[in-house]
Amino acid sequence: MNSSFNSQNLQKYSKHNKKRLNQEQVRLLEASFDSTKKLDLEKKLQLARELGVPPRQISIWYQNRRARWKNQCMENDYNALQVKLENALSEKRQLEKETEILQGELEKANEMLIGLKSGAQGQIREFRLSSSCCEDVISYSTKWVHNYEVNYCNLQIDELYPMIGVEEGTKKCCSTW
Amino acid sequence: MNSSFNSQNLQKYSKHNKKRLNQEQVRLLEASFDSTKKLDLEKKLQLARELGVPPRQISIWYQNRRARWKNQCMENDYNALQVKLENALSEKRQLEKETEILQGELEKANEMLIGLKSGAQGQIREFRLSSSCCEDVISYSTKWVHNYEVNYCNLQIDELYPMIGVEEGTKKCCSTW
DNA sequence: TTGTAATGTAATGCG
DNA sequence: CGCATTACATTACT
Repeated sequence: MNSSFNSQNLQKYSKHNKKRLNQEQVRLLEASFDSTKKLDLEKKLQLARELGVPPRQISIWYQNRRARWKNQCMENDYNALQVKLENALSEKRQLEKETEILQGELEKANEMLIGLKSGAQGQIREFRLSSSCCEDVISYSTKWVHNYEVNYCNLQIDELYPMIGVEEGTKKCCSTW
Repeated sequence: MNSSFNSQNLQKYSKHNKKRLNQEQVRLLEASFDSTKKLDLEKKLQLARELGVPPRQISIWYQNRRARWKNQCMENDYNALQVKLENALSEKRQLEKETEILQGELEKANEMLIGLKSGAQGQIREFRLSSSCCEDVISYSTKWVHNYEVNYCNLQIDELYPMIGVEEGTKKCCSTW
């Protein structure tokens, strides 16, 4: 883009007035600023000599540059905060899903216990609850139900058949029972 | 409202300062800015007359004031974001606690079910799940005992009846049990 | 072309 | 010096 090096950097940005630093001067100042944000007297005089501008202007440039730098940091902080919030919200949603599932499972467990208590003891073959999001429960139930990988949320009724002793070949609710 | 020319404001800051608006001037400009962020020609000339400064300076002051305004908004956004993050993290912690409790309760329930299955089927009399954070589970269970309305995640509760040997008779479909 | 929002830069003054 | 402010200048938009 800027292939041509116009030696008129000086008047490039100055119609009538203005002591604007040209590109080369800015480049050197930026390089200096990268190494140290602080400007000691020695450096100031050296830069003034090299760039051909009064030391006073070097100081001013550094001060303004520091202010700009501070704003940039602020901006970065803001973005970092935004990412953090994003992550926190995402994790929160995940946890909400998790608790919902756990409550459902707990509810089901309670239902079963109450069902058992209210009179129908003795006929239980095998049934098991499994969790899709809580490892210890999963491993627990895996131990119990050998190779059945049951995801509660997607728990289809036919996946439960083997757990309660129904032989295969029977499908769908009410069809062949 | 422009009561008079207080010569006191002038020397409050700097003795020979041509730039820098005095307090009264700033006060009026701020008041004007409060009402409208935009400066139409009429207002500009009016303010210039009232404050005794060239219209050009009024324009510039407004431009810079708008820039400052924007930064202030940024600052507010940043703070709001910080509060949001704070809340999200707090809620996340709460949910973590909750899931931990629920996992514990679920495990307890599973142990009870295993215990029942593995032999001591006739002995259940009293069991309680110590629920400290989800009373609705208990109430749901109770609800299940009296009416058979509860379902969860595709699994109809009456589909569970045969699993635990409940023979209440007719429920929804499957009236041939 | 004029105006101005937006952005950047130079400079000033005060604490 | 740090900080806020003043004063332009440039660019893009409309």
